[in-house]
Amino acid sequence: MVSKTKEDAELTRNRIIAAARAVFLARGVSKSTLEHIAAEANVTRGAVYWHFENKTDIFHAMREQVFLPLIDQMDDRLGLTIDNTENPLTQIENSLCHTISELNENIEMREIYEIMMIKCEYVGEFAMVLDQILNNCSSLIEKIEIAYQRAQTQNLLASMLSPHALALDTHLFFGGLLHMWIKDADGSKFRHQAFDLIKTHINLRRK
Amino acid sequence: MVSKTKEDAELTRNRIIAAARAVFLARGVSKSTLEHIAAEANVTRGAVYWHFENKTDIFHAMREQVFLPLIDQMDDRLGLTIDNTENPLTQIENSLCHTISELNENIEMREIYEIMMIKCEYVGEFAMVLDQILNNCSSLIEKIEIAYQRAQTQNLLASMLSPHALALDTHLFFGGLLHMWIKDADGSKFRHQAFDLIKTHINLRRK
DNA sequence: TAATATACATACAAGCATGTATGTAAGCAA
DNA sequence: TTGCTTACATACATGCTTGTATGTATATTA
Repeated sequence: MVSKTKEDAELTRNRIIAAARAVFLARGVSKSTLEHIAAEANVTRGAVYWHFENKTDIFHAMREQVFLPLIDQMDDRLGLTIDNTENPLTQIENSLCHTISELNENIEMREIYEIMMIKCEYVGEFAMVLDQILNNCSSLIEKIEIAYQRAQTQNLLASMLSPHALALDTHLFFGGLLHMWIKDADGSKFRHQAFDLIKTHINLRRK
Repeated sequence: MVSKTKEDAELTRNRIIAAARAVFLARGVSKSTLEHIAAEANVTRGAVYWHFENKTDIFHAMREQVFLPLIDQMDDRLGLTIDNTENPLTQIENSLCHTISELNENIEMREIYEIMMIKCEYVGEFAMVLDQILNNCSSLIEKIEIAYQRAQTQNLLASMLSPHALALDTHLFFGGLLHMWIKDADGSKFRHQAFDLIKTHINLRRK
C-alpha cells in the first residue's frame, strides 16, 4: 500500500500536523512522542521523519498554519487597510471581539492557542518562539495605537492619556483575556462574558 | 559521610527544591530529570526520592513555598485587613506595583513565576494547578472589587462602570502585564515601564 | 520502458529516565 | 549498648525515545 502521489503525500503531511495538534493538546509537547503522533495519524514514524526533521519541526509547521494568516486579518479589522469612517473605538472593540469569536468557532486555532499557552515549555529551541511572539505584540500595539490616534483626532476619548498608553493598556488587557479564556476551559469564569469584558474595556475610553 | 541530623535533612530538602527551580528554569519541567536535580543539589537520586515522591511532588513543594505567603500579602496591601483612610485607587495601584517590585527583587519568586508561565506544561497531574490558579484569580478579583467599591462610595471613579467590571478589567490587565513582564526577559519592552503601565491603568479610572 | 526518485514501513542500536531494591553509616531512644 | 530508624548512596531492571539504516513498492521522468 505504499503508493503515494504528491497530493497524497501532502494529505499525509497535513494529517501528521493535525495528529500532532491532538497529541500535543492531550499530552503536552514535551511528553508527546513521534510514535504517538504517527499512530494518531495512522502512519509510522518513517512517514513522520520523511516529512519533518523532528518534533520541533512539526511544532513550527503547526504554528505557522494558523499564525501567519492571523496577522493580516488583524490589519483589516482595525481598519488600517482601507479608508473608513467608522468609530475607531468600535473598530478596536470589534477587532478584539472577532478574535474571541475565532477562538470560539475555529477549533484548530483554539487548540493551537491552548498548546502554545499551557502545553508547551519555551526552552532551548522553543525560546525563540517567545521572541516572535513579543515582536508580534509590538506590531499589534502599534496598530491599536494608530486606531486610538484616530479616535483622539476625532475627539472620542474620555481621558487625556496618550494613544500609546491606551494601546499598551488594551494590549495587556487582551493578552490577559486570552490567557484566562484559554485556561477557563469550562467557560464559567471568563469565556461566557468575554464580549462584555471587551465592551467594558472600550467603554472606559469612550467620551 | 552519611550522618544527617533532622536540621541537616531539612536543609537538604530545601537545597533540592532550590536545585529543582534552577533545573526547571533551564530545561523546562518536563525535560528536567531527577538526576539533573540531584546533581544540581549535590546529592544523588536516593536523597531526592527520600524527600519527595517524584518530580510532581517537588514542583508542588516549590510552588507552595512562594504562593502560599503571596495570598495573604495581597490582602494587606489592598487595605482589606485594617481600617484605613487612604485612596482605594492608590491602594490598588500600590498593590500591583508592589507585586512587580517583588518580581524585581525576589529572584526565587521571579523564577517560579517564569517556570509556571513558560516552562511548564499543564497536562495530566499538572492540570489541577490551573484550577488552583483560576480560584486564586477569583478571590483576587473579589478583593480588587471591594477596593473599587470603596472608591465608588467615595466618589473617586471617573466612569459609571460597576466595581465588578472595573475589577475584572484590572485583573485581566495585570495578568497580561505579568505574562509580558516574564516573557520580556531583556526588559526592553515591558519591564522598564511596568510601573508606568500600572499608573496609566489606574489613572484611567480616576475622576 | 528502464532508471531514478518518492513516500513511506520496518528493523536496529544506543542512550536515557524511572522506580525500586538493596546497602550502609550515623542518629536516637530505651 | 542494643536495636530501630533516619537519611541517604548505589545498583539493577525495565521501558521508553530517538535517530538512523535499510527495505520496498509505487510514481515519475527521460
